[in-house]
Amino acid sequence: MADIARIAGVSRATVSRALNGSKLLSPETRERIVELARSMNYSINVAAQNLRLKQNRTIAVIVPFDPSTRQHLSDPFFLSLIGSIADALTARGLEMLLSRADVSELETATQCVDAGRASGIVLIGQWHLHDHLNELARRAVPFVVWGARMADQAYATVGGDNSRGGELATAHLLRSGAKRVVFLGDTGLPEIAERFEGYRRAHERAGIKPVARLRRDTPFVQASIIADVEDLVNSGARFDAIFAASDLMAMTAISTLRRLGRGVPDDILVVGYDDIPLASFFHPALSTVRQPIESAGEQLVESLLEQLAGNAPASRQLVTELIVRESSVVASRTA
Amino acid sequence: MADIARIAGVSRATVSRALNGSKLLSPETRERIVELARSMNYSINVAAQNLRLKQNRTIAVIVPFDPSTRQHLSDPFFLSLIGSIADALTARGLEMLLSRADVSELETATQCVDAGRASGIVLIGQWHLHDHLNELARRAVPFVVWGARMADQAYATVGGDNSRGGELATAHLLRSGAKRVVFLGDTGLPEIAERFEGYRRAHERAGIKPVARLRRDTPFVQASIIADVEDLVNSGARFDAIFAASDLMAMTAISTLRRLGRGVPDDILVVGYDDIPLASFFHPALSTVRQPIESAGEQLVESLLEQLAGNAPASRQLVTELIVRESSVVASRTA
DNA sequence: TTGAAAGCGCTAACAT
DNA sequence: ATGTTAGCGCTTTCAA
Repeated sequence: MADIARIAGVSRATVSRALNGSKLLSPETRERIVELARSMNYSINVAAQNLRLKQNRTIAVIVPFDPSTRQHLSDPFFLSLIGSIADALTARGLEMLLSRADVSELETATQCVDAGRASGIVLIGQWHLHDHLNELARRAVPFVVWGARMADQAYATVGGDNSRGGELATAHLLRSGAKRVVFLGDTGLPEIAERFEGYRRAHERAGIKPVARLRRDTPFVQASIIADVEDLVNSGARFDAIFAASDLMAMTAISTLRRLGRGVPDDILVVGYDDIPLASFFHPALSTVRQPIESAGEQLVESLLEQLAGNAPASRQLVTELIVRESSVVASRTA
Repeated sequence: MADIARIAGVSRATVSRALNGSKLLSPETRERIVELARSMNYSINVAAQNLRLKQNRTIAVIVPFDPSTRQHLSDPFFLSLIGSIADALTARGLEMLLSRADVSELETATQCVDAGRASGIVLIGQWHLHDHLNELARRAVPFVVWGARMADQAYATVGGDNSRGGELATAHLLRSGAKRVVFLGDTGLPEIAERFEGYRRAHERAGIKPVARLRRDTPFVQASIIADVEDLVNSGARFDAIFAASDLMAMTAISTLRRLGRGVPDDILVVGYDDIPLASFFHPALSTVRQPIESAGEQLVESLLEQLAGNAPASRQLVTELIVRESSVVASRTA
């Protein structure tokens, strides 16, 4: 900038004003300086500008990972969610700082904000962090989390109505004639726990007692899903349907069942969760509980911006609907 | 930091030294200051630090989008690639700035670097930008692109051997008895063009003349894929195999074929490209050309870091292998 | 071992 | 309409 000022024969202040479109300059000077800057391929140093302005147009998006599984970022739903947030942020001219963090050292995450790297945080998934998160909220760090709404939460969440989703899926299965529905998913996670609560409620309303051993606390790891389904089949457990906590789980389960000689939906009905883009192209087309991925990004960002504008953290719940396709329909259309 | 200095009864310089682990302090003073800083929940302001140090630990990852289709970030392969890059960056203690940019205004992308936001760029996909990219390279902006190696490129690319991949897939199809292989993919993109070149070469080597009208310049848009496959079937075009430029395309095609009464692999053989995680769980399990997604992120980052260290841009090619599963094998194991 | 002072690139009072 | 000056939060000579 100093260079530009020198070459243009003006002060740095004038250059700054020109570049920021101030009204206090003669249009021709401004024009001339802007032109010069462009020709020199100059752009304002954002770090310095932010330092001076104490502002910041970047949002940190943090994907926690469990140090024990240490699995890579791979679930298509979370990946799509990131894409959706990126779109929402880009649309608003905000930048996105993406990082992964060990859940056990969530404190590090906060640093983004404390260190002035970002002005707010979007946390993908609340995992087992509920208490930590409440504490974080007390420290007035602006953040939203994708997850389940909890009774005593001091922070904002955006997510579907998991308990309703679980109930819709299970009720549909029960209505289709299933009597023994497997639940696949780690109920240690709040979202999944709520889906299980829906599962339980659907049984209650249908007057059917759920079979305890058909509840599997399967983590989001391919190998575990396969192992659990194999165990279910090989142990001779009787079941006629599966409600899986994610589409990826459902697809893995279907594929495993098929390998073991069980057909879906002919022998076993299956419903997944999320409605990832591939769900409708799967065979059989996957019945699932839809989480509106595009609006998810929008809502997360909106909720965060509200907080940044000084409002109290407000949670948002997204519409949750059952999408019935082939995997849960008995007289399957496809041969 | 001034606060800490005051409370600790030392100068800001001392605090700075303590926090950076300088050897010039007595261990106990350092200890005391570090402790105090922690208790105050203080972290160094990175913007200021970077400004002063003229350094920068962040890398911009840019996903170009075509303003005409304006489609959201959704292809599982690209999404996984982003995940992979995020992992590689995190492992090296680097930060990732993710953004989308209109291909027509790639200049804006450069700003990340010019403005000191990031010290290098990873570009996901080279699209139609080859010439722009060469020019960019001449301006000595450190960047790598995920894509095809071109004859006259002045910049670094990381990618598979697309031409070999195309040949492997096509040769496999031809060897399996296919005579009329559809090519699905937009050859306007360098990567796809190379895959098509492999398709051509495989035919040549097999002494089979490819059927011109079976080449479809299908863009990466769900609706177009479906439309093209429908057209293929309805127009009465004869074909017995499809080589699709991505797994998503292949899956969409298979699903569409099935809807129209054509079975895969019984009536039509299909091979995809990428080997996304879901490919093996698809039904029929998808034969495909594997792009090693985990090492992709690693290599992109390594290549960029090399440039940042002052070396000339060097491209890297990843191993490309054919994975034969069920969708291209005639006597399918599954009923 | 510590402090004083200068300066990274920018903006905004304040002065002219 | 433009320039002068101070200062954002940090690091680092240089001096003590």
